[in-house]
Amino acid sequence: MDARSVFAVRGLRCTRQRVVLYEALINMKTHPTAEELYDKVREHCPGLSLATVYNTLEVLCRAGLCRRLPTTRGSSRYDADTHPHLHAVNSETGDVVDIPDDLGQEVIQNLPQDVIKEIEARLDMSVDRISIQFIGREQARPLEKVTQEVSV
Amino acid sequence: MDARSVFAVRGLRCTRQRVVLYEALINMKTHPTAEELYDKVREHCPGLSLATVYNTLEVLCRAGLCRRLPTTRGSSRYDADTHPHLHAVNSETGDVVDIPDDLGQEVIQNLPQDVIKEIEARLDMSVDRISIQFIGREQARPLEKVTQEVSV
DNA sequence: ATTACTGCAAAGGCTTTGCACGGGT
DNA sequence: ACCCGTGCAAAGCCTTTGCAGTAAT
Repeated sequence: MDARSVFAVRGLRCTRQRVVLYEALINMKTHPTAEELYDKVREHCPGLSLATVYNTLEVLCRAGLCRRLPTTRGSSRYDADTHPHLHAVNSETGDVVDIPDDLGQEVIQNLPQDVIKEIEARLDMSVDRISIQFIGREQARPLEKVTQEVSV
Repeated sequence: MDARSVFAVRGLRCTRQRVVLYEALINMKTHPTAEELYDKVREHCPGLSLATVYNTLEVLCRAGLCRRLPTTRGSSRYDADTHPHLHAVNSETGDVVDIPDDLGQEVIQNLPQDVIKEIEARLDMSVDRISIQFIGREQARPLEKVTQEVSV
């Protein structure tokens, strides 16, 4: 399904800028900031404005075609892959990449559904989404020595 | 252990502002933004500056006494509870509260360690921390109808 | 006495907005 | 032809920083 059709389904106008931005975002393995995406796309779309990048990302998010990722500092990052998957965050650089899907699914399937229901009941909330990030650094330490802390 | 001792252990100077801010942060069940904390504490500490709130939060984070929570928009939020626990995020308001500890521990203990090791191996990273948020809204829908999506 | 912290105000990132023009339907 | 999207520049949040005075060790 090409960008034009995707936009049509959501009732979005199909402009050159939107197509280029959306396709670039889908094809990037990292989840770029608005500025990184801007730099990536500039060559294919001279005259493009950073404001348009922000506006477009906002439109895509509201249409459900992309997601703004939570970060602790600096610019927001964006991900046009809306299927359930997990992220690895490099705590030194802030870079975000996907967890390979087979592994991510295993983690997801091990979540205890009964506990989640109990969380909904006790907090009187409905859980729409569970967000999971693996936070760490490049270069593995010897695996035996890894101590993990689960939090936030 | 009082704030003075906690600071002493980390080699932090014990100032009136730091004590008041740290104690207020520990005692808040929500995880406030710098400005929310500022408002909360102003009465107990007239003349306090918002810049000091930011500076203090930064110092506490670097000393491992508090954590800046990732948000998708607006101000950062801070949590002085550093023991491993999970958060519920209200997607409408941005408010963040803790998941009851017994439930959080169950979720944490169900994480498949072998899969995590495999993630480290394949991404050539060391996982320091796994961050999990339950994202949803107030007011439970009937539990039978809940469909969940795991992601980000 | 020394050094670090605070408050203020100004500067700095990141993002949004107002408006006139041009492109999409 | 109509209306929305774009580009530009300005404004706006949120956060950090420079500096002079003050407090903590």
